[in-house]
Amino acid sequence: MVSDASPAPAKQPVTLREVASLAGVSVATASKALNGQGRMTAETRERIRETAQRLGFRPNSLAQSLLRRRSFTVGLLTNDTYGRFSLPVMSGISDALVDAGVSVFLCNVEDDPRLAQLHVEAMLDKRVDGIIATGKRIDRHLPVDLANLRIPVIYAFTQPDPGAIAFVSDDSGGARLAVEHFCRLGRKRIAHVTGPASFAVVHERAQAYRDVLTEKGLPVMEPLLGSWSEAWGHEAVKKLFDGKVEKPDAVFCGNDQIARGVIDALRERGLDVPDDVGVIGFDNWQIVAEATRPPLTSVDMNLAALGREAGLTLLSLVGGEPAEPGIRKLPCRLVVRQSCGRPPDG
Amino acid sequence: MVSDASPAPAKQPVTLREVASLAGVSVATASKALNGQGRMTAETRERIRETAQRLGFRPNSLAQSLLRRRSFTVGLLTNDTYGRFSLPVMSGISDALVDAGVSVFLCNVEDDPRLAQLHVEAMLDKRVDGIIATGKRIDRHLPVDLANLRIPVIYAFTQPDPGAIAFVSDDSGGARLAVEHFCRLGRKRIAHVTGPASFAVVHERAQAYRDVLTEKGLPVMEPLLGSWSEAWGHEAVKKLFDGKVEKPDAVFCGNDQIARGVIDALRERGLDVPDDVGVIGFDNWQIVAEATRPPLTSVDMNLAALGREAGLTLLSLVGGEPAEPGIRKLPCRLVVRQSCGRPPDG
DNA sequence: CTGAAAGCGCTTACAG
DNA sequence: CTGAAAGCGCTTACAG
Repeated sequence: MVSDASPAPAKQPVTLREVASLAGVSVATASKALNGQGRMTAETRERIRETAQRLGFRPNSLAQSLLRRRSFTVGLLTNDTYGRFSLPVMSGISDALVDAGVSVFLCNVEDDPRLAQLHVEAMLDKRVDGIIATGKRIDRHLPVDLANLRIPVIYAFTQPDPGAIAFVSDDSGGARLAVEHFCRLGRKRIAHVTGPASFAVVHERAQAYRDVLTEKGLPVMEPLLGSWSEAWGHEAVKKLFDGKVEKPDAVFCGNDQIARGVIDALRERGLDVPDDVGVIGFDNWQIVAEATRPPLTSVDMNLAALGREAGLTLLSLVGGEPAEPGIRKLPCRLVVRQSCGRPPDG
Repeated sequence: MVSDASPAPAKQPVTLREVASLAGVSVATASKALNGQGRMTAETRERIRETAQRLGFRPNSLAQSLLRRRSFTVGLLTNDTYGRFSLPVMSGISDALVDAGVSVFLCNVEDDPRLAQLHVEAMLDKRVDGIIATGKRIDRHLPVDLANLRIPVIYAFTQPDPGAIAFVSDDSGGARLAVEHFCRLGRKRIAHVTGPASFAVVHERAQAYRDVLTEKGLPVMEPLLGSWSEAWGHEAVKKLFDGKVEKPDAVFCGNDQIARGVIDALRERGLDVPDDVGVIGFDNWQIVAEATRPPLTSVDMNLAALGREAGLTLLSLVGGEPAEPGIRKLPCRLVVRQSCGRPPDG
């Protein structure tokens, strides 16, 4: 068989003009028929609809956006594409937006101001309806200025510009959740092992830890600051237990990796978790929390819900509704597994 | 000070018409001046450029795209937003595209055919120049049909349609890398502990494992299939070592979590890694590999590079260049840490 | 009830 | 060397 010499024609999408022409009406009428606007006989409208359907007509969004001054598109700026924090946030944002028929441009800006600026300009050129900025920690700014942009901007899990709207986790509340849970379980000597002093949340959570213990009249042990790693968890156990008379019966950890290190180290020195020592982590990083022996109780920052809120708020802003500026702290929740122990009477 | 009663006017972006009018030329001339087209006095061109610059003029991409029939936008379809496999792939894709001034729509389709169809239609309506499909495993299709789309489609780390272009990891080659490395180190009894039979890569890697051992004249132990978890790693160590006379001196694991479980279990029964038993993982999940004691040698699938290739290929397709259909297997690499041991003479 | 006209913001032949 | 015109694909007053 001889192959066709002419190249396959680049199938152009069918236009409203073709629909109108085949239905024997003007493009104006066709447009109105398909959009449910204007008045015409039900019969005409139906005929146009059928024609459009038959041709597989889909309106060109570019043309519509040009006219409507609304692109049903938003930009999502992040410096944490690889990270496990921005992921659930982004996922929540997407969910909220997809339901409204809004598409999202993903822009990974790393920590490069030039790249960030480029992305913002590209998004503006493409007439996004709004921008959401998200990051890997709530005490750092993205490397770009998003103030005075002429389109709405929402910050989610990243440090906002002054006067902007931001959604962040309530770390203080999250820490309270953990420490109060230990108190309820009857633990008396609760230690805190956490990350480096350069993180604002380290201080926020440590303060909440102190506050709860003070309120309950329990001894406050100085929080141990280190890195966010398993290795630091191991090391911290040495500091807490080696040659001490008063040993902790509970450890509240700043993240799940530290908690995992603590639990492994406790097991290696023959201490039972949770019977001898209860452990609670932070982040509820499922794959780690569930692989820990025993499975790890952990504070969950509800990041997907946070992203969802951010998305919905952006949509309402784009829709012209007003919103109070300010930072909104969304509550954490405690996911109880087996590492913290059961109530004394449970 | 009395606040201004009139609301801040929604700052409309400045248009070419305003630039032209201020520069005292027609929009046609202004357009040509800014695009380096047409011929005019250097002076006129410069004056127009300055005016545009001064007003902060940026052309409306929607209008340009409508005319050019090219939106400099592509769609990225994934069913693995949360996952650690598609992340590096997506990151590599983004990098390749951003350099070319192309923006990407992120579409998370989970495993929902309706949602996927919706996303594809939205992308088509928005006139994306092409689509990249990516997933969490290379033996599963996304829940949507991307054949005959009138725009180019590339598959990256997911099962492609027949006749399409796809980039996947060379799992067989990756497994060879690991097993051959053990052989070079003088290991004689190499076991293989991997995931469930429902994954194609499990069989592909197991076959490579058998092939290498057969080539080297070493004993082949039947691969142990289980789940992709640490717990399975623990269990597998029992099966390999409990009451056996001929114990392995090396274990090649199907992923890093299994490897971590294996290493922890070996330590707990007093066996030294790597002196008594060498261990190699798969995936090179950095945060796990580095926290393992000792740090884990692992096969890296080079997913970011894979994504980059996919992005570049899509761009060339969009640019009208031809490309051979087919599945392209990209090589893995072995990242050597401490769990596999040193050469006997090393 | 339906269509011609104007227009969204830009670009590209085509005149002059 | 510069501008008027036509057009990308659509929508929305405005006529008739």
